[in-house]
Amino acid sequence: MNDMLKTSFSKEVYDLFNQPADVVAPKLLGQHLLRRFPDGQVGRFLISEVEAYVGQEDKACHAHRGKTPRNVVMFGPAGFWYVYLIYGMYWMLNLVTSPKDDPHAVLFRGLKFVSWEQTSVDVDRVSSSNAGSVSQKALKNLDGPGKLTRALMINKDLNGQLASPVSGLWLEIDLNKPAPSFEKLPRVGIDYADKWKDKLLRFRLL
DNA sequence: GCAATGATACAG
DNA sequence: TGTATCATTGCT
Repeated sequence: MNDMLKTSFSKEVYDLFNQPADVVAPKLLGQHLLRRFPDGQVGRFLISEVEAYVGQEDKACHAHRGKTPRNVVMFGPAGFWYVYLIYGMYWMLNLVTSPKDDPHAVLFRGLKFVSWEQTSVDVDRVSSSNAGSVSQKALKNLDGPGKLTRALMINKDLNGQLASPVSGLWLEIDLNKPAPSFEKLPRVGIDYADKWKDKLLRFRLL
């Protein structure tokens, strides 16, 4: 673990991220994703659905055909965001997992809004202005990988950034939280992936 | 069922 | 340099 990563994650969380994506993905369910919006407000979101992309042998994984300018961050160390544009319109958010040169990632497919973080600086403004410039309505519709990135204002600027508060998008992992019940399903939109399309690498809270 | 919309990967 | 494809969404 290099110095930057050391200061960004606890050993326990970094050890989690260093595992294969199919191990990490279900453990992210029920945990929290936090987003600092341009107006400074911080939203808290519960992770409700994810998919695992498990390295170069996985035909559905972007890293399947080797390193390219788009997927290079997946070949780096765990704990970074992999963000890319799909269908010319939608940004997909992934967390890179597993060690360097083993390109795994977890795709975020669904979130639920939990709350606004109340800081001493903005508590007056939040209580008086209905949570600033971020649309409350937009934050109710987070069921879909393209919808959640739109609502959280996630785009290519986050690609390759560290999943820590310095990037404005980070995870809050409580390893003592009891494991929630979830179902395993096939991944979506990868019909081209032969036998890999049927593998149960999508995980959704029940 | 299918159009939108543009970056990407790969063929030639 | 051309073009088929795409880890999606929303409208008909």
